[in-house]
Amino acid sequence: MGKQATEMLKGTLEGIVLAILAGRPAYGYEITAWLRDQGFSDIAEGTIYALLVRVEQRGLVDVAKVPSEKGPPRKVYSLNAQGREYLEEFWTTWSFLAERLEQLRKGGK
Amino acid sequence: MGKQATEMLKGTLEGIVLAILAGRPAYGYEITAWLRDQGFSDIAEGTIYALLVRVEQRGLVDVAKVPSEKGPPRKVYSLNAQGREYLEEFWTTWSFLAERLEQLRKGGK
DNA sequence: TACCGGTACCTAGCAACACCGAATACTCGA
DNA sequence: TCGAGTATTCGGTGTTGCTAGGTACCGGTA
Repeated sequence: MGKQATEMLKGTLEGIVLAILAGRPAYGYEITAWLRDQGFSDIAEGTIYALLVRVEQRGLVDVAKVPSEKGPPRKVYSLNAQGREYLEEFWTTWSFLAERLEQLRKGGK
Repeated sequence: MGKQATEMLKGTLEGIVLAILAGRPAYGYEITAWLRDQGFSDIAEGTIYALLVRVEQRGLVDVAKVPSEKGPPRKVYSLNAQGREYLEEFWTTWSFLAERLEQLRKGGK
């Protein structure tokens, strides 16, 4: 991916992570790995951890410390009610944006 | 719109403006008005002007100063070859992102 | 004339976010 | 013992959009 992606991810990455957590609880390392797997090849690890701290401080997720067999304990995040609400808003905003862009794309060709 | 939108616009707004310019040349004030019309209710004027300066400095657009009947002269921007190329990349990046998000949205429900 | 609103552009300072690079710490196999 | 994989944290940087002003030109109105 490129430099465009970096800027485009701003604000979107948060929604992506929350959407993942909406499906199932997960921890940072796992999320990073999954994202890389999905083609987000150069998402920095530090970015995900910082993001998780942020959403935790905003009270969108609950955290549980779970011991790991192969390394330091994991911090498993799960989306709570407030987070679900926030995610709904995210989808609304995203839809709005996606619609305008799709329109522009058609019109511009 | 909300604070989510502000962050989500980062990186995307540039593509939006370039996509507009791909359709027809335009000047800042006009673009701002059009965006407001399209529902981007709280995009600040200064934001657009700053963005236009940036894309000009990167050589993605050409500029022509055109006198106006009702105010200071307009700076009319038009997308050049390099800008068109850049816009193509933007659409590629956007498509990638939009696909992942659409998938997440389905899966998460 | 004086003033206001619409047109049109510009700028300095701020906050948020993703990235980079490095550090810490735990476990296991060579 | 040492490296590799697992797992998290942190300080500093660059880019971006927003805030909140300012400049300037024009027409109409009081």
